[in-house]
Amino acid sequence: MLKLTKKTEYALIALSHLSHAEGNNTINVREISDHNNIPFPVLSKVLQQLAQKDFVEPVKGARGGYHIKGDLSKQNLLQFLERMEGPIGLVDCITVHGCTHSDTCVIRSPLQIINDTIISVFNEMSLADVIKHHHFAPDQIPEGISGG
Amino acid sequence: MLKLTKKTEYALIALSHLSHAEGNNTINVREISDHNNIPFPVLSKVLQQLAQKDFVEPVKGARGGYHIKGDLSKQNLLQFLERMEGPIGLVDCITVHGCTHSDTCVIRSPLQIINDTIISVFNEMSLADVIKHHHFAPDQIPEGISGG
DNA sequence: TGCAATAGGACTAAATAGGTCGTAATTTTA
DNA sequence: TAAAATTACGACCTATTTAGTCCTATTGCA
Repeated sequence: MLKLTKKTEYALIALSHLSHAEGNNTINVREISDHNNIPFPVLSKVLQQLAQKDFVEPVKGARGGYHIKGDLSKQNLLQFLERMEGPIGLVDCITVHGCTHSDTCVIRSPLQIINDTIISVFNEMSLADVIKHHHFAPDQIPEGISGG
Repeated sequence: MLKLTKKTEYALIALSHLSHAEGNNTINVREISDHNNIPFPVLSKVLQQLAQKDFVEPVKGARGGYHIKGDLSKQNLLQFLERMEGPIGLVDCITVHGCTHSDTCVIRSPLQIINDTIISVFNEMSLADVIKHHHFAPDQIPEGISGG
């Protein structure tokens, strides 16, 4: 249904929150969950996953928490989405291969093109672009944006 | 999770099948479901919905079925998807309005831009482009396609 | 030792997607 | 007119995914 999962949404919010910490200070899950109205245990798992995938670094024990790992402007949105949600495919046959409908399935090739286009959109955007509340200047707006 | 529903997939396959009928002849659901290995009752409902939304015209009774209504090259994919699946929004706050997280939610604006870009991709493609098994010539391939 | 924090498994609940069944209505054909 | 073929449509069931809860380690600081 062309929607990100809450997990991914929470992950972006958390990364954003962490990226605004003074000098990349450690911030704990409770603060992020309180500030953004996200259930603590859920956000907790999301951050564990972000840590497993090397987007953030955990600091255990009292006064622990998380901070951003690496340079978000060098990580692209596509890799992030694929690591959080798995491969992106509008229909199964794009990611799974093998059409269950017919040998001469007519929709696959065009959907593949649409899918590739979407992927390229994600590929051209860094994580930093997404989480840093970036406002595009008029001449920076990517082409073809309708505004709706 | 950035995937079309089966319903939409079936709808595209059905439109494709119908569009290949000689002289826009009527084709019944059974033929389409047999030919594409789609459960008959499911496809049946999909076509009823396509008829309600004016993409196809039903012909009742024996020897009845459906045929394409109007010119698919004049209908765009965006309208089709929105009519089949509802408004397209990567996260709820794009379609619903009103962020439940915080007043200063930092991810909405960039996600809005990504969303608009995706929408423009769908907007620039006609239904005919999708269902007619179109192969892009090398110089027609939309920019930025990675091929994965 | 006690508290504050992450780590992570097991479980439940809710939403969505996908599919089945039964029956009515309509139209052609014999 | 009866039978067969077909769409129309609602009620229901099931599987999967998504979202969230709970409990119990484990780690490290004070």
